[in-house]
Amino acid sequence: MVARRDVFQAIADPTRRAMIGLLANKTLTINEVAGNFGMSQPAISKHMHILTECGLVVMVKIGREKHCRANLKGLEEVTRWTEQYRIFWNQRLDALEDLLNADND
Amino acid sequence: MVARRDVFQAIADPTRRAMIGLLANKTLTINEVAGNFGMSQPAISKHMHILTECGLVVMVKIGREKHCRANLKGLEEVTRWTEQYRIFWNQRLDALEDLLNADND
DNA sequence: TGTTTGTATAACCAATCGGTTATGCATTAA
DNA sequence: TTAATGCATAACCGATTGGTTATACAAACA
Repeated sequence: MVARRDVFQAIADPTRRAMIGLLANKTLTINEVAGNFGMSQPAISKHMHILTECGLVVMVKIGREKHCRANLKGLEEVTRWTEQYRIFWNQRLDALEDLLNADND
Repeated sequence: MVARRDVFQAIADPTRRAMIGLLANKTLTINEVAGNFGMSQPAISKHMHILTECGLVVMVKIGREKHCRANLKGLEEVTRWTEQYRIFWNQRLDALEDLLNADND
């Protein structure tokens, strides 16, 4: 009953992708993260919550501060999904071209 | 003013990811695609519209049929984004562990 | 011709999203 | 002890999402 949020959905938002970029090799507090975006602290907190729900960010509370760091193992799932289609990337879509030709006769 | 839909958002939906899987190496009509999912034809059409908007699916109209095929070059953008973080995947998050230890003293 | 088929579109719906402001609460500083 | 700080939560908001049913329309079939 974990109901963990989906990684694909988590990275669908550009703000959250930017947060991942920020925290990939730096540990920042919530406020320090917020300093990089032009939105309110609660908005930042919500994005960070989504990122922690799917494990892409880990937070450690120290006193009143929360120190955040990306934990990008979860991106492996995305890469695995996209990589299975790499063999199709440069495909010429001949079947579709045949259909186009069939359309012209 | 293209307002092309974002690939990250397009693949955020599991139904659309399944459609990509279906059409990666097969050309199917809209109705044939619909046959693989337990939802109405308009719902399928809308998903397919989103996939074509961002170029992940190409459609050729032949008579009253629309033949669809995945065009997965667009997934390269996703792989490029995830791959830049591969070096962090097996990182031990030492900085965070240090913080944890600092918390315990 | 009239009917069926393949698909799109409109109108609608509840749920979710991404933001806001206001407020509460625990921790630190004065 | 009191004030300030770091963050979360609640309540709200408009826009978007993902689905529905009803309908329209062009193409194919009878």
